[in-house]
Amino acid sequence: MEIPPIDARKERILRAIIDDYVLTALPVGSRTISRKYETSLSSATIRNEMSDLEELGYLAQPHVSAGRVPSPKAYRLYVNELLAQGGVKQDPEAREFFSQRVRQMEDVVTSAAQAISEFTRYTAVVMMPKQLDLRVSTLQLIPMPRGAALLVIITDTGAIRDTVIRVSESLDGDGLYAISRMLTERLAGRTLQEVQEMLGAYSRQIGGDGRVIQGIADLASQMARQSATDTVTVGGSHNILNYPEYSDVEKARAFLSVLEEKEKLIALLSGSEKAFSVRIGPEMGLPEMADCSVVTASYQVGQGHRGFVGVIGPTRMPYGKVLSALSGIGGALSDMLGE
Amino acid sequence: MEIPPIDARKERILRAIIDDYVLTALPVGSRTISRKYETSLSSATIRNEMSDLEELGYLAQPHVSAGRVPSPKAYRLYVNELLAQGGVKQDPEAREFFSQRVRQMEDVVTSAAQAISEFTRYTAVVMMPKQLDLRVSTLQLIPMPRGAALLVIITDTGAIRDTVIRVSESLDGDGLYAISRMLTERLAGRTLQEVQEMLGAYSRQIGGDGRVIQGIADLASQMARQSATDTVTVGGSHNILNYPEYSDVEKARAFLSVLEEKEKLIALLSGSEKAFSVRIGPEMGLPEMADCSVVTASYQVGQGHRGFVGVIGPTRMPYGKVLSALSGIGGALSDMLGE
DNA sequence: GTTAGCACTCTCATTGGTTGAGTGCTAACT
DNA sequence: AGTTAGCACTCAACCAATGAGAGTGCTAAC
Repeated sequence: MEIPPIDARKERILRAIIDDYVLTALPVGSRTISRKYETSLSSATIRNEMSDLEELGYLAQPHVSAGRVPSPKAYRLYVNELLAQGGVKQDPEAREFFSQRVRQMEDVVTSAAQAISEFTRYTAVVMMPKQLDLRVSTLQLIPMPRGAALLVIITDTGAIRDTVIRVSESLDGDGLYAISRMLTERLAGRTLQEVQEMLGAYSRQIGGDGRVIQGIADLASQMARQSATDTVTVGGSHNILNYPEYSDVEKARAFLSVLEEKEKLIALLSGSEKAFSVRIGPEMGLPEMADCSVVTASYQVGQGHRGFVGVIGPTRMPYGKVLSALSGIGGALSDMLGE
Repeated sequence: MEIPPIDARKERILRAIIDDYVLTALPVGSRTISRKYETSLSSATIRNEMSDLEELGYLAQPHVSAGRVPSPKAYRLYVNELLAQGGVKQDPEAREFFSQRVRQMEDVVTSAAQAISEFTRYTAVVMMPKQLDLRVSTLQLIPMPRGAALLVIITDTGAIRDTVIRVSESLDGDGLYAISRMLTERLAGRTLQEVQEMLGAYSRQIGGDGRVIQGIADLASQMARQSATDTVTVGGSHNILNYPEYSDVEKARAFLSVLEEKEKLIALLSGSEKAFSVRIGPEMGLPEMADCSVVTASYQVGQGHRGFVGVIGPTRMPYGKVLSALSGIGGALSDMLGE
């Protein structure tokens, strides 16, 4: 009647159970293991081992005459091994898949979220860390009908923002172009903060039209604000419907509404210091996420700043595959955005 | 035993049934009408009228002891009256709601889709018509690390595209800036097609680095291709889960997968010549959309070109409200994008 | 033309019985 | 001691039967 220790065979059986459960989402019975995985052992033996594994907290039974289901503790063991032995290797297929569909630098993040979700068939989350001290690269005014103009600011990191402002009706395309040139010449290389500060001084020289200055100041401050906070993008949120654990619409809705709360998402993603992180159900603390897992990989953007790509899905997840897919796409992102 | 004609009272009752059904999604019984809507009539009388309405094809019974459910024909009648009497008025609240959340001209369409879906709580679809003969307004090269540069093209309509290209390592920021200025000077005002044609001639003058020219040509051709096709954006697709008719996950998934087929969506949206259009379930021909309705309003972009904003939801829909919301947002869009 | 009354129908929820999967335990086997 | 066959036991899932409730259609009276 001693507490039975966990040995190699138990571990093999546990892994088999996890593998099967990940595949089918159905409780796994002793017969199944005996037939598909450990063919040299009888179901009775497996039953004994399973009983031990349950006592150790690695397995659970939905009810007495059902098979076993891996517990969070089991996944944790499995994942730890995965992370320990040899680490995570990049999935070149995932990387390629992603690289091929980035058409636009301006929305790499969106593309990444979409690529991850398409590739893994899970819900993807991509976090872009805040960037202070963005520097202006170009400033452009484009004529629009009826005394309006499109103001575009591009930073040295390739971030692009635009807005419509009102300008004097007497300004034609050439006039706007001249102003654009002058502004770009003077403001290029400055940080957004500096731009805001400097604008006051210029307002007289440009020709009395304070609205242009005001518009630039507004857009610059909007950009500064936006870039000073971590942002997060979700892709393929409805992939969750592919999984039987969310065949209940209420559950699916609850899941989706968590995705709307960006702050929570950022907290979930950015918790870890490591390159890879797997948080399994209850480990997250949030009761509404108790039967989800979050897998993340970090990527490098600029010196020291790290962003995260991740996947949210049911606890039952092929962690190995997901990790290497994320690693591949994270690697590609680092190359595109990193210093 | 004559075919009973449809009179004013029948119509009132029909409307009451529709109203109640839109609210509750439950078959409406004669008692309900007698108590909540036509308090001066007994349920028996209502029953007689309902029987007539059923014979006329305006009502249907899920089964013999259930209440009645409006048929597509009933909605059609209702909607036709709605459209005839006084037309659709813009909902200023919807308009305001939308206007306040357009921050970026570059993605008005996305903002519109999001605003519509948030405001109406249905799935929103926004179609942007193709635009031929886009003219280049600015062309900009921004230095990036390791012999790369970000190429940005902005058109006179405010469309912005960017891509990363490789450039000679010897080109620094100033060099790129000079090239940008030269290119903009020569190419501004040209159509994308012209730009592609002209590029060959310049390649020698710029300094032998064919990759820049090639990059611009590629991006221009990509833009031309993109802008020459109608594009469609979906917003709030998971709003569909709010409605009991999609409490079955399979149905919800089928619905969502229709939204992925952009060509079908475009066909659905752009069918009508009128300012407003309501297509009810079977009227669309697509069997997978048999119990959906599509409501659209058109908006003006440039001279003659029309785009569409729309909502897709269950046939049971408050058409009046949806129409005026779309009208409001469509109006705002026309003002922003129209000539 | 309207209404009360009543028989009728059909869904939905509940109950009880049956089936099948899967376990735990014991006793025999290696 | 570890492994296995065998068997009793448990419980979810399925099915049929039953009863309640909602709503109708029809008839006869107002």
